Amino acid sequence: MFKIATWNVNSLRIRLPQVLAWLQSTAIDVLALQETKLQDQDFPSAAFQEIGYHAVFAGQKTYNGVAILSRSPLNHVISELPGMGDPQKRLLCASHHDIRIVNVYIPNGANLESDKFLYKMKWLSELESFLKVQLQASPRLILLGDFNIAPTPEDVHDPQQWEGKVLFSPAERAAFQDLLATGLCDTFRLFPRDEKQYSWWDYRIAAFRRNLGMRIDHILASHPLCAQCHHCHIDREPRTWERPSDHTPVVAEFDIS
DNA sequence: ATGGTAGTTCAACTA
Repeated sequence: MFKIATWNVNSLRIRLPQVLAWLQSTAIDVLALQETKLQDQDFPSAAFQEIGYHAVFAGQKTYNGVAILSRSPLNHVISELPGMGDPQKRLLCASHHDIRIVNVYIPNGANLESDKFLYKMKWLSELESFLKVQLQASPRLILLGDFNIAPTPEDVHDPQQWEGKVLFSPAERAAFQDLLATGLCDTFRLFPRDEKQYSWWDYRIAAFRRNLGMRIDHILASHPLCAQCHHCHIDREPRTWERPSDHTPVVAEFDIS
C-alpha cells in the first residue's frame, strides 16, 4: 500500500505542529506541501526527521514554497519549471522508487484581466510540456498539489456565481483537461462521491462553517497507477482545528507491492 | 457592489 497526500499549509512556520500531528495520526508515505513560505535555510528538516520523514524543499521569502516529505529517500529532484525562468518556487519534482512525484503550487491568477492570470496560463502551458517529458521517462507519475482550478461544476459550491471567475473560468478548466490529456486521471473522481466535497474554503465570509468551498487541490495519477488506485478522500478534520490553513489535505491510496 | 480573514512583514502585497 502506498499512501500519498497534498496539503497547502499557508505557512509551514505556523502550521508545523499541525503537519507533525497529522502525519503521526495517518500512515502517509509521501506528503506534498505548498505555500511553505520558508527560505531553505529555515526549513524544519530535523522536526520531520524525528518522526521518520525525509524532506526535499524549494522555498523563498514570504511567498510560495513547496516541499515533499517521504518515508523513503527521494531522488532526481527538479525545482525549476523549464521555460519559465521563474524566481517563484512553485514546482518540486522527485522520484520515490519508480514513482515520479510532481508537486505543484499553480498560480492563483488573481482575476481574468490581470497579468497574474496570463502568468497562470503560461505556467499551465509550460507544466503540460514538462509533464509530457516526465511521463515519457516515468510512466508511473503522480501530479498533485494546489491547482487553483476547480475542474467541474460539482467542484464549486455555487457554479453559477463562479462561472467565468478565476479558479473556474473556461480557460482554466480547459487547461486542466489538457493536463489530464497527457495521460492522467483525477483520482478523486475514480469513485462514487457525496456532493459538496471541497478542499479549500476562504478564510472570509465564514466559508468553512457554511461549506462555501471549492475542490482545487488534486491528486492526478498516470493511467498505470490509476489502475492501482483504490481510494481517495478529502480529510476535513485539519480544517476544523484551531488556527487552520484555508486548505485541508487530500489523500490517495494505491495498491503497490 | 463591497468587503469580510490570514500570513508575512511592518504598508502592502498575496491569496
